[in-house]
Amino acid sequence: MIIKDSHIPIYFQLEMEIKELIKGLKPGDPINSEREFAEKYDISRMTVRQAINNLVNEGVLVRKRGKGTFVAAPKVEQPLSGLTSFSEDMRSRGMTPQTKILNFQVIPADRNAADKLKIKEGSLVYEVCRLRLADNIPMALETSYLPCELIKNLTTEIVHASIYEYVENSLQLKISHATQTLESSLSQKNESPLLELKDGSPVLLIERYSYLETDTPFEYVKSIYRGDRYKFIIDMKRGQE
Amino acid sequence: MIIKDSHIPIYFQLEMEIKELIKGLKPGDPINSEREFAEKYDISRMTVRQAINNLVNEGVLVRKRGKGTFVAAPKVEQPLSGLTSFSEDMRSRGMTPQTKILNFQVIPADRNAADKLKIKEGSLVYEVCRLRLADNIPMALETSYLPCELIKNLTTEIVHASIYEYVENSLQLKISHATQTLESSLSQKNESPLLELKDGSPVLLIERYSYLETDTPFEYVKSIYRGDRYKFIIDMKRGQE
DNA sequence: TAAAACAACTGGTATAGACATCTAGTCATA
DNA sequence: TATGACTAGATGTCTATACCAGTTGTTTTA
Repeated sequence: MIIKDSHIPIYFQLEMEIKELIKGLKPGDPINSEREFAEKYDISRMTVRQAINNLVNEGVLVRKRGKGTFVAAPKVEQPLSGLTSFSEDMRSRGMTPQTKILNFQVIPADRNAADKLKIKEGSLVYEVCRLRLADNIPMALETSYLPCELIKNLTTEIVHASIYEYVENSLQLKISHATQTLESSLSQKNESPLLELKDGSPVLLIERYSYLETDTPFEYVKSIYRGDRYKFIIDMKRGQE
Repeated sequence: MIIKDSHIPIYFQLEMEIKELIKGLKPGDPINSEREFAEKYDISRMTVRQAINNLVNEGVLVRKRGKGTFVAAPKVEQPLSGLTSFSEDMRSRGMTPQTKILNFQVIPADRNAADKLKIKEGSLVYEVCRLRLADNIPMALETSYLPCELIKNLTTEIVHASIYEYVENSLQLKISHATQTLESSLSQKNESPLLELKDGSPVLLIERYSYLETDTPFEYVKSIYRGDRYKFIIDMKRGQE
C-alpha cells in the first residue's frame, strides 16, 4: 500500500513494494509495466520510473525496451579484479610461464562435470589437462571441462594459446563472470609426481566456474597448485558509501 | 553545444558536456546548478537532472541537497568482495559465528611485524589472538597486529565487536584497501589442538595487510583456516571495456 | 502464401510547472 | 550579543502530458 501524504517519498515506498513482489518471483520473470503500476497506485508514471530506475541501478531489475521490466539474475555482489589466466598471472609475478598439454580429448560428461556445466550427463565435453610451469618449475595441474556444443572447434593450438581469447574473439561470446573457490588439501598419488611433490604435501585446490552473459557456464576448471610455490594474491578495495 | 533535433538524446549530450567541464575542475568543485544548466541550454530541468543523475551513478558527481552538485573524488575502480569480517563471512554462509579471545596484549613489535606495518622495530603494537568458531566448531586461528600509535585505546570489548567499525567510526580513519595472500600449508604443533586437528593436516594460511587512505598499513593479520572445513570463495566479474 | 501495414503493447526521452526541504546568509528583535 | 525569522537559491519529489522507438502479434494487401 502506498501512502501519499507520508513523509516517505512515494518512489521509495514503491521500491519497497516492488522488492516484496519480487520475493515471489524468479529471475527473468516480468514485473508489471510502468503504466500498470502508475494506474494501480494512482501515481505518475515518472514516479514509477524513478522507483524502477533505482532498483535497476541496484541490480534488482533489468529493463528491456519494448518488452518490459524483469527480475534480474542474482547479482554478483562484488565485482573483482579476477579472470586473469595462469600465464598473465605468472608474468605479473615476473616469471616465465609454460604449458604442457597432458591430455586433450572429447569425452561424454560424467555426472560431476555435467552437473557443474549444467548440461545432460553424457553430452560431449572437451577435457583438457594441462601442466603449468613457471621458470621451468611445475606449478599447477589444471583440468578444464568445456561443453562441445558451446565451444566449437577447440584445437590444441587454441588450448596452447588462450581459451578465453578464443571464446571472446573468435566465437564472439561474452564472458561475464566466474566463481572461484580455494581450499587447502593434500596432494594425491596420481598428482604428486607430475608436480614433483611427495604424497601428502600441501596443495591449493582451486575450482573455477566461468559464465557467459547469459549465465550459461562454459568452463569448469579444477586446479591443483603446489603449496610450497604458489601464493594466491587478492587486492581488495573498500567500497565507497 | 547541445543539438536539439539530433538522434543523440539531450541528456546524453549534456553528460558529455559536463564531463568536459569537469576536466578543468578539481574534486569538490561545484558545477552549475540544475536551473542554470536548464536555462543555459534552454532545456528542461528534468532533463538536466537525468544527465546529472547518470553521472552521479557513475560516481563522477555528488549531489548535496541545498548546496549544489560537486565533482566527486576519484572513483574507486573495483569495489570488491573483500574486507568482510569473519563474522559477516560466516553469517553469509548461514552459520553462527563465535569468537574467543585467546590473547590480547601490547608488545614491542618484532622484526617481522614491524616490517609489515612499516613501523620501527620495538614500537608498541597490539597483538590480538582470536579463535574463530562457526556453529561451535573451531574454524580459524587469527593473530592480528595493530600499531598502538595509530589505533588508540583498543579494548577487548572492541576486539570482540568489530575492529574495522571502531577504526572507521570512532577513530574516523578511512580504510581504503587490503592485500590478502592465500596459501596451502600444514598445521603446526601449537595450532593443531586449538583447531582440533591432527598435526600435519591441511590448512589454509591467509595473510592480510590492511591500509588506510594514506597507504599507511594499520593491520597485519595472519589466519589459519581448517582445510577440511573452510573454502574461500571469490566472485569475479570480467572488466567492462 | 508471403510480404507489408497496422495496432497495441513495452520502455525511452523530454517538457513545464508545482511544491517540499535543506543550506547559508541577512536582518530585525529580544 | 545571541536568537529567531526571513529569504534566495540549491536539490528533492511529483504530476500530467506528449511523443519516440523497439517488440510482437494481427490484419490487410499484393
